[in-house]
Amino acid sequence: MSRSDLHSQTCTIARAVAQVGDEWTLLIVREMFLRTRRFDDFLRLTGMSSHLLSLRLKKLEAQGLIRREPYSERPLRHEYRLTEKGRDLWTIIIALKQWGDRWLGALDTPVQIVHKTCGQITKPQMTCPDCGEPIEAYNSEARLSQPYELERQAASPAPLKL
Amino acid sequence: MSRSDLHSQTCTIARAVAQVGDEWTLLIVREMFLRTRRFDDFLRLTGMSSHLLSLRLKKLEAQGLIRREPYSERPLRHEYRLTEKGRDLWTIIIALKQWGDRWLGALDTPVQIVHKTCGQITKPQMTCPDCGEPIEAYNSEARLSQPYELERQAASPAPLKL
DNA sequence: GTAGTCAATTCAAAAATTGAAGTGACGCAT
DNA sequence: ATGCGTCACTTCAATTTTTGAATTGACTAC
Repeated sequence: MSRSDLHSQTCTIARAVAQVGDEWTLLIVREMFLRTRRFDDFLRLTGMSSHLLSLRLKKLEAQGLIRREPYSERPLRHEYRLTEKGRDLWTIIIALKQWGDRWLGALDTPVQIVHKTCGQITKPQMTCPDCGEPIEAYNSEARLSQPYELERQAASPAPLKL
Repeated sequence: MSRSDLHSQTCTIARAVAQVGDEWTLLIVREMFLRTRRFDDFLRLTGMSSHLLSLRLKKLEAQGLIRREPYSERPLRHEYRLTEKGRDLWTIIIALKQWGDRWLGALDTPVQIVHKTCGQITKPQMTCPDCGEPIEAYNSEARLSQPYELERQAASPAPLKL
């Protein structure tokens, strides 16, 4: 199975991974949240090659995660902005940041998050909307839907028997 | 710049991406949270090639995200489990899941999360620990540290000037 | 008219991934 | 004790992706 087949999996995690689960795509999205919008700036600030950047921007646009908008006629030039679908990736980027800060971090984190609602510099955390308490690996458990469970059991046991 | 140079970036998001920001690594971690621990099961359930699985498991172990433990002497066999550092990736996987459910989902989500603290099937969300309110792209803002801001401004303006 | 900017595209070389086949240590049934 | 099966890999050639350098094209500024 190749990476591109992930798009057709039942699991929505796999499908999400197929859309944004690669190094440079994630870096591009990070830059979007840091207000980068132009080709050259993505190039400078991510360090990726222009060929790949071009490919990834096209892919992200095709997926509806970013939008290409002209910011100048004569010379016609475009900038890239997140769509709503793209902006919703925020949680993923922040989850990566929190993990990176905790496990790979230096003393001061290079990027801080300000909650405009309360004005505080904050470390967002996952909570359960039902009870308001934090939720993490230790106090949660995954439950598979019946169809997905069956699909997993049926997954080909290596060299398929005839 | 190659993907492996991401490890040396200042940004903790980039560093996190360098560790877990690729398709198959993310899928392996998903499986870990679904209680998969054996080589063959990862193979079956992710659809990746055994060569790459072997490579990725070694990398994850070297990074301290997983631990290899014998579950049988004679024949000596091992299983893979998340370390604390690895278990802390939970938020990232859940962020991917929520996004996938929302934007790529079918009618019923294949994986549900139960909050053991309150017993509810829940959709975890990011909140601000200071005020308890939800936090997302729309009500937050990123602030860069001085050193990181300077580093970014200095980032080579394409063909470097002499 | 020469240089510079921005947003790419082209192309060959290098690196990563796939997919099929093989290996080795063992357990089990005949 | 021979052959079959399981599990956890490894090997290797073919394919696909990515890199990195160079080039293009539409302009603007000097």
